[in-house]
Amino acid sequence: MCEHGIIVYVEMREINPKIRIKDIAELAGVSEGTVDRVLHQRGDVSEKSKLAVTKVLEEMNYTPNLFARSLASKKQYRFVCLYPMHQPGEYWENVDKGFDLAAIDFIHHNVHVEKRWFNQFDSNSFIAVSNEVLSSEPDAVALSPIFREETIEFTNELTKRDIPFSFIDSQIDDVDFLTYYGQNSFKSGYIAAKLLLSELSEKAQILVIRTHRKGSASNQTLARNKGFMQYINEFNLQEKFELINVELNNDDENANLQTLKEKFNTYTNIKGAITFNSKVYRLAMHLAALDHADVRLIGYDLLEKNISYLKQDVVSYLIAQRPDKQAYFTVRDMCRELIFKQEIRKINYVPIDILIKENIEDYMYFTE
Amino acid sequence: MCEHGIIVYVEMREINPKIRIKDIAELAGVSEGTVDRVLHQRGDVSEKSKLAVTKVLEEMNYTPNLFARSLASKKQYRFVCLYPMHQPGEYWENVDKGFDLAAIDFIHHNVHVEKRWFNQFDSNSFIAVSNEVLSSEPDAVALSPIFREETIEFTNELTKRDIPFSFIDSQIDDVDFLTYYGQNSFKSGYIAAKLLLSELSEKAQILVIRTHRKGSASNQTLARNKGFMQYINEFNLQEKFELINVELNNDDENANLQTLKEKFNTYTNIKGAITFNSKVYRLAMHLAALDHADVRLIGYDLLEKNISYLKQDVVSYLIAQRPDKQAYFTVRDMCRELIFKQEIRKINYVPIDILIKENIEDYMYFTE
DNA sequence: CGTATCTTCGTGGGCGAACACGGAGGGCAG
DNA sequence: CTGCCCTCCGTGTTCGCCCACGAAGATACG
Repeated sequence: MCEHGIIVYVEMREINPKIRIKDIAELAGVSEGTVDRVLHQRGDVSEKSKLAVTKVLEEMNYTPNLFARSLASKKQYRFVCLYPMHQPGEYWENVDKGFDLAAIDFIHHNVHVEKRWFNQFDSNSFIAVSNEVLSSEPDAVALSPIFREETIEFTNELTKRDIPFSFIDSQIDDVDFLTYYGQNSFKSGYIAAKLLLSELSEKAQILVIRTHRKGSASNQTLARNKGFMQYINEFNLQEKFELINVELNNDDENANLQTLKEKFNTYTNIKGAITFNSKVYRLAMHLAALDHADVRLIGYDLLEKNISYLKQDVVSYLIAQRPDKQAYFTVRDMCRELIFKQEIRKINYVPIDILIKENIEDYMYFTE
Repeated sequence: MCEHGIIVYVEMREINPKIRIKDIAELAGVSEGTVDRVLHQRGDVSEKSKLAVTKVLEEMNYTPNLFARSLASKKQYRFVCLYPMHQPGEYWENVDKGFDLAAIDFIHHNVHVEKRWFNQFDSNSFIAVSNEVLSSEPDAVALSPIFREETIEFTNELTKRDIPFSFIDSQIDDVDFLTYYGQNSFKSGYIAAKLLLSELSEKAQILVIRTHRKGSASNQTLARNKGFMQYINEFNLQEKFELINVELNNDDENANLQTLKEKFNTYTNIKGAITFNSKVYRLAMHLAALDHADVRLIGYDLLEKNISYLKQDVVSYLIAQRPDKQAYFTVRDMCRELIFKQEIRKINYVPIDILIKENIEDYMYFTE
């Protein structure tokens, strides 16, 4: 009977990894409880039993049934997600969606995803919310490090309390985070330059839009800018393309329109324009109003308005970075680390997706 | 006690959808068994009870714990996947990976994924394998319809036996399939034309490579070709670009090299080249050998060799279609349909991904 | 040699759902 | 009134795993 059991399981090994704790116990000549103690390193096991179990575990290539595990376990997990509050249609809304989806997907593993927002233009708001998060004692934290110093202070506190945390969208190198999901901004700036400039065969002027965040400019846009410049330097295009810096602001669109109008009066050979933040739609809007739709436009992120201008051929390229996946995978990896005890990768650069009028539709469709 | 229960669950509704059958039963004033009968439409329930249960189900927004369900269910599922046998490094290897991953992910839902291969150059091989599949009585079949007529015969037989089937990679419209995952080939041909031609500012000759499959040319490549031509016609580029058709074959690389050499002797202004199948590496190889690396090259699919030439800047663009996801999602949707009883979408066009030297790395990295 | 203490380990109940089994109650014929 | 069938529905077992409880064996000490 016992021999028969062994034969069956050895046969099944390649085909079917459905080995149960019960089987392991039987093969090792111990009880299920002992196997469980070994599996969870809960002690109270003799060296001899432990060895026997470990050996069989190895041989049988045991993988636990994670569903049964979560079903039986009464441990609850709270993952807090900390990122900027936002309006509908903004970049962070896609992050929202990713967290929401993860919340549904992992709820039966006893995971509760809690979203917390702060004002990205006010570091005090971040400090306040992060303190609340701290005192609520979460099991893990996902956050977007908008404010460098304040984030470091927060994550140091988390480290002190043994609460793992993950970065999303951009990272801070000096602290010990669990995962990072985000785009390689430098590269994406380089690619933007390539896409925008390689099709301009003659000398031209290029508008480079900058928007000031109150306080500091974001890491993201700075790095993109650097990547952009790298391309120009690498191919010695300083002569061919004259870069015109334009400062826009977040509130006053009339002023922005005026600013752009002046630029077009001053410079008469403007053939391209780029924004390094997600608001290329604003530029598109003004250029359409000023009757300069022939200017090649490139920008970032799949906001609804951006997509609309892409479809209308006002924007030539959008560079996307799957923010929903970033959020989703961040939560998934927390599960893998804390619940499933699986290997995870620390640094995760998401693809730099190149979207044009012709492929945007299937792209959006596929990701629902 | 009962009231207390109600209050708790109503409170939890927004936050926590962890409503159990037991709760539903209690609220509806019936037993768990009755709820179960209603849920599975297994009959033997009075109109009154059924109504009560349905009402509570609705109100509580009940979603079953799919893990607990699979754990308890002893029903086993066999999904057979039918597609071309292949060498390492070929397109179909990525499909393999997707099926393998799905096999692991869904094994604890009692799903067994079985891969079957046929010779894509021999329709008899397909007929033989498909007959074997039929007699093995699978619960669902995923297949790539390489041979149109033979596939229709097969799927008709499947329909007769109430076995659902899904298409992958390309589809056949006239039969009633469960899902289709694949690229919109016409569009991807159109995009290829745009990418290849829009950067060529002067008159040029373009090599259009064709490879004959024994028997018929594939749907895929034909549609891509059509899309390509559509772009040229739409922008009246017939004058600007002279298309040179080149016929290559699958076996004799020396002959192919010779053929290309002759073309370059005959035509002296060749500036671009495209293949509509996945073997652009072959073209890249020959062009490198003939010292024509300046020719802009575009091709399809992320074979290792293709990627290598992309990284070396011999190939300018690769257009990709996530074959692994196609396979994975096909199996996932079978689970959703047959096991989870969830809504699925029939036609699923996968994104037309545009890869260049600069974004290929993060793309590959992200999908492991 | 009996008893107390510690280490090691087996057993049983429960997680949420599926499903088989059989019991309760009503209707109807004998 | 008894016996039988039919409709409706509650109960109990099972899936693989977790974990609390407490039993058995080993060791120490009076």
